[in-house]
Amino acid sequence: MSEGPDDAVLGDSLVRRTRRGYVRGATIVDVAHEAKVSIKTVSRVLNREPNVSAATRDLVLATASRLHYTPNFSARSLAGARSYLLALLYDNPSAAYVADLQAGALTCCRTEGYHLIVEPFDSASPDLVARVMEMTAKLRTDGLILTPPLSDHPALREALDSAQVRYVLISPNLHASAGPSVRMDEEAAGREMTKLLIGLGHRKIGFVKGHPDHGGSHLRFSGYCDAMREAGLEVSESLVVKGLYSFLSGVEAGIYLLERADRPTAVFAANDDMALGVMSVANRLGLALPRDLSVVGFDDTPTARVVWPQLTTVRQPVAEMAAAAARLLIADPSTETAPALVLNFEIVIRGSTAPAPKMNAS
Amino acid sequence: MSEGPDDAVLGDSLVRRTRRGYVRGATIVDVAHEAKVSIKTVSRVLNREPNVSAATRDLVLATASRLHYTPNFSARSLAGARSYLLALLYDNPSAAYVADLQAGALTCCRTEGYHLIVEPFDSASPDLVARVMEMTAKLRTDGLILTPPLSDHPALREALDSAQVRYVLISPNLHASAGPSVRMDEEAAGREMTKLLIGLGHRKIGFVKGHPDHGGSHLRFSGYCDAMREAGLEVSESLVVKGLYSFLSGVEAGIYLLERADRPTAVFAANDDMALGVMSVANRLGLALPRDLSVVGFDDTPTARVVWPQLTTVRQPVAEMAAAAARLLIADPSTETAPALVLNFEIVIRGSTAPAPKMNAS
DNA sequence: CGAGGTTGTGACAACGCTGTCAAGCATTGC
DNA sequence: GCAATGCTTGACAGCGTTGTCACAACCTCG
Repeated sequence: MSEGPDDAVLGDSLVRRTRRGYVRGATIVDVAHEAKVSIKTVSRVLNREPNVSAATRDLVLATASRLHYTPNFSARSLAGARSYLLALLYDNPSAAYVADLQAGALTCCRTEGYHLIVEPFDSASPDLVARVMEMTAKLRTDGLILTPPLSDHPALREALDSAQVRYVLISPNLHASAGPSVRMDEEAAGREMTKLLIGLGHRKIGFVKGHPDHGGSHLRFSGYCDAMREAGLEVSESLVVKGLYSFLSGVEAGIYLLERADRPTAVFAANDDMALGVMSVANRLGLALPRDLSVVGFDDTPTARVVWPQLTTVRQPVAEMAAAAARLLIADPSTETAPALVLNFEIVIRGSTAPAPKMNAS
Repeated sequence: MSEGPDDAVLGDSLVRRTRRGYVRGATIVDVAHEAKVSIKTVSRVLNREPNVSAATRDLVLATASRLHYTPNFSARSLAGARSYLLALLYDNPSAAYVADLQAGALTCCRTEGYHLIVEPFDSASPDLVARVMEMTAKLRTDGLILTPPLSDHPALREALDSAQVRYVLISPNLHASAGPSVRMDEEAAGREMTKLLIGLGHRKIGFVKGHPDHGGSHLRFSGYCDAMREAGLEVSESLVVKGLYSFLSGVEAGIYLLERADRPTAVFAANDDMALGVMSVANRLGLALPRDLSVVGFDDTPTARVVWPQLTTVRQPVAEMAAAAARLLIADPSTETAPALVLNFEIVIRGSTAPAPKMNAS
């Protein structure tokens, strides 16, 4: 009845008999057979290779869509050079940050027919490099997206380079190191935010530093220092306090900065979580925000919109950064350039900032 | 010099010549050759198949680890029945929720040698089913983890069933529908939380309902009603207000509930975001929390710890649920049972709850 | 009008692994 | 002692695709 010994069309969909039982879904062989061309020609059409006549292409395309053909991913990556797989490596500094990166990378993967594997790694683990290399050997991913703090791991980069594994670094700290990366100008953002506060009349502006090992910490602080100096304001010891990017460290910083008479009229925290810590201390001390104290953060985490008053902060184009990284990895590797993209930040002004209170000379 | 025509050992690592140039990494052929056994035996050892002598197993294992052999993922899934790939499908109701699920699924994948693909889908899209089916055909995943609201999509489940694609539902709404699922007893949680408030002396307890289409909404409310009824308290119209699980809808609900003289002394919001909305209204109205008003939420989002006072809420074992789902998918499919697991919730008492204020009879 | 491209197409051999089947060998039962 | 059984192993044929190469048909140009 049917042509091949093992083929039969049931209703709308092709069902083939294999040694492992019935399997739904057409293969490239079915399409080639139906369209009366070779498998290779079907492959050419699907991969947009040149040198296929328009008529053949249309025929193949029509046949493929009629059979609901979907190329098998494993076969493709086994036979070919590409795996259509990108991996996002992270070490969970912040779930929201990773989620944003992931979403951004996915938008790009979607349009390009790629898929995204997510892989958490412990950046402190001694066998980090071995584990990552094992993963790439196993999965043959077309590229890795390294997020902070993984983007600042020299040994890892070295291993990747020597194994010729493609990767893009998100917001690496080390300027000197070349290599493909996507970042934001954190220093400029720190400067602009500080200028905003100065513009509101603030003179005593506290700063809560971020985790010394994490991305952007130094740059954000350095931007703050620049702006202060430029405005002729002193960056005194009593205004700058260390933090660890955590809410709790923000609370401690807040206590240090605010529990005294000559407290600053504004506090710039190097991330939102710490800014919220400062705000909670202010609340406890009975300070009215933003009248008695302005607080600003950095990152625009979801939480920034969910407190009262809502937090003025810097929005990093996180998703865009990941999308750009994915695009770089998917793009033709023949372009030998290893670009270092710099995307624009955005200052989001909300309710936590107000003009400085009038000199209540203490 | 070397044995095979195309093999050579360079330093510590095997380098093979293929038609596409030099490729790092040993294959199963190399291991078999080195150990002087057949490929199939190596395969057997690596897949823990029975009927391999201890001596042979040890030899193969030693050889494999000496050569740093890592089985190729694509070849495995192409040749065999398993793909070592799980997919997490979501429609982003909340980034933190998805991140938790992802982390939980990953802990399980790690130990089992599986990898996780993340795939966002628009649950409202008319071709959702087609897209998901295409994805499974392409990737041949060993199983899907469906998260709300995707876990309540009858057409999708039907298509998956008929294509014999394995899946586990996370927190499905519909009780009636059988099928493998992992959930939490949301009704009991709603009841317990309400009882907690009643135990603190509250009598007028407001409730902010969740999005009518999303998971748990009805169950949480129903638990609240149960507890109220049980305590002989009336669930009056003026105490219950609709919400959409968003911060903004919480603000609106807060305005409705609190801007009047006979306001409740406690508010139970069906999720944390709305609880925070209510809190922000309370702040604006000059109510002191928790003295004048107790507020409780549901979900224990990161934000719950980051506001002042910190929010009393219900912790869902989100990560554990995803880990359990992954375990079900990875487990031997021969077990025909389609279990519906129910995990325990936890009530997290923080600063936003206090005994009811003394009758300020208005 | 013939040499030398260019374009369109197909045959065939990988890719690295697992499933099937059969064979070799040791062990057991009668 | 010999068939029946179980354990261990290997040969071989795929899995569904892409890369290489070959070849025919069609141009282009002197």
